[in-house]
Amino acid sequence: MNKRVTSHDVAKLAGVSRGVVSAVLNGTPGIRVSEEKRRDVLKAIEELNYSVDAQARSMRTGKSGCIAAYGNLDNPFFLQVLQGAQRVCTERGYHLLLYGYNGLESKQSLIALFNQRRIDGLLTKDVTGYADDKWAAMVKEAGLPYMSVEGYPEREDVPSVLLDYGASIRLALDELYKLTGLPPIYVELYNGPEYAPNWGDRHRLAAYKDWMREKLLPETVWTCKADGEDADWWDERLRQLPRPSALLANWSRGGLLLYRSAHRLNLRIGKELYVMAADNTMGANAYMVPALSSVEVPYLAMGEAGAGRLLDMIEGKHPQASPKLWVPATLVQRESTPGIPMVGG
Amino acid sequence: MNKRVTSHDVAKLAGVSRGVVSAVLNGTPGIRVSEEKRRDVLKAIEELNYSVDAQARSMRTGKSGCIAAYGNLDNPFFLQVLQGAQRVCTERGYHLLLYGYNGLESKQSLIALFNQRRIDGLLTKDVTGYADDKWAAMVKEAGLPYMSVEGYPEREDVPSVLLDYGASIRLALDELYKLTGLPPIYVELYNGPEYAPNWGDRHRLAAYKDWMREKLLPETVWTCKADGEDADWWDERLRQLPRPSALLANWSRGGLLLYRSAHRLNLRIGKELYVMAADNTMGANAYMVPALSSVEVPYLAMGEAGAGRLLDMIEGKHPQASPKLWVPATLVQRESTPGIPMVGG
DNA sequence: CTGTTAGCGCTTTCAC
DNA sequence: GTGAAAGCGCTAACAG
Repeated sequence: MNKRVTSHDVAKLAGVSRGVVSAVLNGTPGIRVSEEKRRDVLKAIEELNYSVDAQARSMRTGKSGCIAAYGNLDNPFFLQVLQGAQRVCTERGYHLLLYGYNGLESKQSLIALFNQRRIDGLLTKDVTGYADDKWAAMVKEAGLPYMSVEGYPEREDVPSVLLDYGASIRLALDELYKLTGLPPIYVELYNGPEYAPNWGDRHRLAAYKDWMREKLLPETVWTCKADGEDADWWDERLRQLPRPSALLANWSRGGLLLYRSAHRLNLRIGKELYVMAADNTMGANAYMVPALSSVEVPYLAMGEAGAGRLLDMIEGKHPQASPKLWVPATLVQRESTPGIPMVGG
Repeated sequence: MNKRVTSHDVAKLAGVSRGVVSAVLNGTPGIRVSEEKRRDVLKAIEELNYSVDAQARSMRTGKSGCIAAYGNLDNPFFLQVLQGAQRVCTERGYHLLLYGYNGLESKQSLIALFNQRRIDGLLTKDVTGYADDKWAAMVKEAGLPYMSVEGYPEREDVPSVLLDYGASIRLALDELYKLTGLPPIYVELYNGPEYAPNWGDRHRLAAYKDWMREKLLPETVWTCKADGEDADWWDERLRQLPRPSALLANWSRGGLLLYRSAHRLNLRIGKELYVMAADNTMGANAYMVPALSSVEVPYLAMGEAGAGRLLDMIEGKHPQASPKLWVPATLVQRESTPGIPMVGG
């Protein structure tokens, strides 16, 4: 049985007391240790191949050095949020615990994690516009440092990082109009049996209407269920469209349905029909033929920003003026809209 | 300042000693506690809203209750592995720490994590056929329980869960041939400037050749660089093809290049050209128009299996006969191959 | 400025 | 069967 190497062993070998070892390791402020001893300590650590016991340290300090990320593991974009969060954690010496929808009351158990001192804070990736007042209250009561990505747009007291949907639609329309000179048709998909747009989609639609009014262009909105493709409905609409026409879909899935209809009608996207999507939820825009232009949510940046702010909260750093952080979408021009030759790659 | 509720407080309130509290919480074997006291303890825990301190427990037991998952956070399929691993961890009371390629020697630091007692084991998602003897040696020396997903196919001493590539190709060919009656052409993409197929692709190609020989069909293999699309090359080949023809691409990207060429030539996939892919690396097969049939790697199942085995190792459970676990691919029939009406959804 | 020491909260062994 | 007590390895407060 090999006993673990402890700071005690290091101290003995280096001929100092354990406090000094700790001080060297943590750079404890307000405790000076001579250059010579510091070297001795470092040498002893090297020699014994010593590692601090993270559990023991955490127990002593009451900080786990971990945050939890929670989100829908079926959603590929969650991975980008994770990537951003992970990067920030590594930079700042934290560790990222991963949790996902697993059934039941798993969100509850995240608060338990905090009570168990397993995490110092929590980052959740929520669906756009998500808000759960009961949950927010529980978090607050537990005193759990918390940050949401894409949730709680309307609760000024809950910290979150959000996409500016209005701005993203304006960005898309500006570009589409500049490229085609055509009045864009807005294709609005929705989930579920009833038309019940979420927060993001309400803002998108409003932005479309405002923009069109501003430009004195005629609004055209097609509203359609996302699931259960009604091929005839789409084909009929596309058939009646002047050629060329420009369309902006609130979701990339709308782009897909347009592609399918165009495929049936033998209409050529990017030539007779210009299409742009206001998101890239499927993650497939680049792989569609022709590739689908879109404004995309910068999930990675949101993950970074979210984790960064969360760690600031945990460390009690300079509290932000507002707990809300708004980030802009990114326009990605592909083949489904008339191309302007790129300059310089 | 609110002091933390400890097992001491619980013991006091329940009128028992701390050992009993611990025994109730952990169901310690070989320590019986009367039903009455057990209830008292549970009541006290409830009343005081007590949670065990995970750090303190870990420190005492020397087990962190965490495993680390490491992989390429740019790869959407890693998320499926994570999902599988996460599910198993939750089931078995473990926690999953996430790490990713972050630059530098980050893999080294995973071993440090173990030395710091932050993790009890490690699961890595490697690229197909990956093997790094130096790393394997370091892991072994550290005594770190380790499991790779898709790595070390040829090292019998390194535990990993692997896809049977040969079987996946045979599955695809069987289906394609059954549907079309045509001798499938094999389209083999490769990365990098030189043709240097990896372990998986060598097995795939060999399986194709064997299968064709077995069926006494003429082999046709198109070999092509994955990056830098040579449109003329593709168009020329497709032009000369009899209609209809059947093609199997080793990567879904090959499917994409076929689609693009077909698009240029106005050839209809699923009618004049039947295409199947032997993977779904881009994650876009279902979104292509028409949707691309493929055999897919069951990453979620691999994550589950990998994590499960890893936890078994950690807990010293029934050591497996072989550290290798082979899983079969899944055939997903879509529109790019002639459809057989599905029965019962 | 350096070294000693008292716990952090838990589990488990050991007497009773 | 129950209760006391000995640490796990670390850090921070406090003497020297």
